[in-house]
Amino acid sequence: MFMSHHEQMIQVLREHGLRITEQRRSILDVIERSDKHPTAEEIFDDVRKINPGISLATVYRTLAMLRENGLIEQRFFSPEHDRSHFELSTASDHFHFLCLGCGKIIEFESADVVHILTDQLKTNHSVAKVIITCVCVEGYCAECVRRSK
Amino acid sequence: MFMSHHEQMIQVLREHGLRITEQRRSILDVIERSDKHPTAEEIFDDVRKINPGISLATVYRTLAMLRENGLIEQRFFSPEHDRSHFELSTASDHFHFLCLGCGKIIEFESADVVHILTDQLKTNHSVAKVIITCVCVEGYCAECVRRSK
DNA sequence: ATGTGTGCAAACGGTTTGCACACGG
DNA sequence: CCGTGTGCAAACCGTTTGCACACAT
Repeated sequence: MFMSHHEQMIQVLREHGLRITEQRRSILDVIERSDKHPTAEEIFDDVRKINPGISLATVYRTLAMLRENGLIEQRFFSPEHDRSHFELSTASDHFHFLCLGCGKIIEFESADVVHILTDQLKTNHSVAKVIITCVCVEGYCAECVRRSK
Repeated sequence: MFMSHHEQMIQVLREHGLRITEQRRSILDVIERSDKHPTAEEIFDDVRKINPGISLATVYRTLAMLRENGLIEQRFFSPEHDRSHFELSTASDHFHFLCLGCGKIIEFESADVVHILTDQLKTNHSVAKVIITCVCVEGYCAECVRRSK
């Protein structure tokens, strides 16, 4: 029988003995539906449209819980890394490019980069285990450069 | 005539019309001498040993100023990116590996990674200008893995 | 019925800022 | 002497937490 991705995630929580609340469902829902990589505050604002009584504390607590259960990941995009963005966990590693002109985020895969970094660290720098946590690339997309002329 | 790196940096500030104060000299000095990548708080503590009257606000203001003048760079290492680390600007791009076991930071260069990321974005994702701001790699160094057995 | 999850408000921690004084040029 | 830089304390802002109540199980 078919189970939507949303229900699959809910199932993970259930299996970990966690309770399925209206708040948790709606937070997950907002992250799933988002086409950006929203911050906690943005998630809060969106969830409030559906569930006006929710508190920001619950959003933060739920985000931490979802992260501990591997359902979402935390990212840093802004030049100053001053706030966290969230997105659903995906099977494949991918990186993010932030356009400083329009704020657009372009996701891209690069298995090569992972291999090169890992190999280099293991062979030249006596590193045993490698976890790549963050590759932040910024710049300007073609559109923004064209527009600025 | 020879000019030390410290004096070269001071010279840059002078050329930008900035004043050379005892505080600025000692903050630069601490960053130059540091073998780590200190946080603002760590720089503050070190500078206070020489210049006990200095305030944390001055450290932050000076760090911002040094950054604007290209003399130092801001980095993020901790898994949560919750505080900034600082280091002198260097000619060559380099990345950082953080050992989650002992906290050691290993610096390494990787021109390949820069090229691959840049090429991929330009050819496949219509990106015009690429600035790589952060490659954070974490894991465990050989020593820590050996020790834990 | 039990205890996990929530809302509220206060706390936290790194960083920034307004203001009056200090000092480099 | 003029105006930039500093110290102090308070503000800021994203995030966390203590507490009493609510609700999923």
